[in-house]
Amino acid sequence: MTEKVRTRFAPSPTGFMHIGNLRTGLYAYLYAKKNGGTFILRIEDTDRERKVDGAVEMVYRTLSTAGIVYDEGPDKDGGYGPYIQTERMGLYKQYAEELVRRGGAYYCFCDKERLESLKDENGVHTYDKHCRNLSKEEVERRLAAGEPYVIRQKVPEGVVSEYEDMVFGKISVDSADIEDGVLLKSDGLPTYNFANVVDDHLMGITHVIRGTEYLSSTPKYNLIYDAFGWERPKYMHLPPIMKDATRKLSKRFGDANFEDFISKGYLPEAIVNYIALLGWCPKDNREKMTMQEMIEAFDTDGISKSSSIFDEQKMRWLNGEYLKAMTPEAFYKVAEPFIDKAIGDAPWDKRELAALMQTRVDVLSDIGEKLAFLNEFGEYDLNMYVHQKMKVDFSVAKQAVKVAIWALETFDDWTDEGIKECIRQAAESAGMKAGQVMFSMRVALTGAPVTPGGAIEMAKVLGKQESLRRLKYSLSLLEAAN
RNA sequence: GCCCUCAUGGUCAAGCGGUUAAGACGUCGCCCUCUCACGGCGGAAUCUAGGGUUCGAUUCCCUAUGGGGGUACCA
Repeated sequence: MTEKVRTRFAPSPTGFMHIGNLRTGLYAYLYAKKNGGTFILRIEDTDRERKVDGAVEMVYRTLSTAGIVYDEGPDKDGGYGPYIQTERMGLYKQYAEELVRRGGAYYCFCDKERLESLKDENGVHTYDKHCRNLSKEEVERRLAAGEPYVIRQKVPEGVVSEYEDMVFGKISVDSADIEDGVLLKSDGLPTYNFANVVDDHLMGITHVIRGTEYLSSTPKYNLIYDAFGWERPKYMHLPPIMKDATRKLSKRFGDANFEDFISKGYLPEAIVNYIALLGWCPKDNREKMTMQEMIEAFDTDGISKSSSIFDEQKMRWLNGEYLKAMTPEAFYKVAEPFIDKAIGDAPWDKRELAALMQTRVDVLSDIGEKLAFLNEFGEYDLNMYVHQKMKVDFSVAKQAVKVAIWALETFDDWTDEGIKECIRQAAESAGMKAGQVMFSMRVALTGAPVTPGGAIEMAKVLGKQESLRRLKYSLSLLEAAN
């Protein structure tokens, strides 16, 4: 009965896509899918000044790795194309002219200077409707004379334009507060205000989902739909994502862009999951959700009206949850490039390292520093051997390292259990606590106060030979200290 | 200036006239423990202000304050 939902995402290809833009696309996608509708990608590339090479490809890549798949777009014709705005340039003029005929717009011949003179003391200028009531004859005469012109919206007077926003509720604006804005520029091209309305109508968009920057200009757009006799779409405006309390995420500052997070080692699913939660809360308050689960749970009710601040810390946490939930094989696969980067050509067992890393990193790029002990072993501060609770001091440490060396040289079961057992036995026969030996051994093996694992695990990754080498070196340091 | 809009802990947020005001991140403490991490347990921390309406306001209305957006031949 109800018409099929069609939503669109209309990014302008001006560089990387930041989290805020992506979230708008995500919501449009979720809403369409939730309602069994169609999600459309339209590229709004009319701003030649800001256009960036390769940015269109970036949009494709971002959406694809984010798992947001469009049903119609530049490379997926659904019969409503073209889907790239610059390719639609020819069709706006006729619509503008039709609007003039329908009484919803008019020709304006005012030049820049005149417009400039209309500015008030705040530098804000409102058009004085100078050409609004030009006679038909005069318009035709000046058109025929080739005078430059624009086509302006003829905003009805004395009306209140209102609509029901899906998240903000009733929005109403007095027509006195709406300017007779330019629809078609003197170069014959449309302004965004006009192109957007024509495109959405021609593409059969039923639900316009976009940022709040359009919340208060939507009544103006609705007046255009009305003048054409077109059906108005439903609107869902989304509050912005902020960098802090007063600043929006900004593209030029390189804030929070998707691509960066991916290369830092965030999982696309985690990023998407996190941003879905920025401004939306499912009924059951779940946090970790797959795309499918989000589609099912998505509802307009849960969308918040206030802006939210992007919190990378929480995204890190969520990413960590995803990482921990992976199978060891899956984790190894995503971690491998980062491990490679950390260890270079060194012969360490990457699977063992991955196993150590899985519960210890929230973001893959943390792997580098966690693995630093492998390549950076040299002189270190001996004070790290002193441990109150373990009752370890220099002499105990020295003794412990000797025991460890003896144990590793004597026993030969090179498995976690085997190493542990031999240390335990060696400690016992030396009259020491196993913990004291292991603590000291761990330090002696790594020269680091904090390591991604205990003595056993460290010995295991380093291998018997390297372990002994390091233990002996550490012993020499300890002996030299006294 | 004018117009639209928002306001719960540090952050994300639940709440939709009566609640000890959920939960999560972060933070702090404890437990586990050879450091770290994981895991477990616990703590601290929030309704912007002032007026109404009401028996009763975080919740409804108004105003103020603060934030965001718009006010372009940008999008």
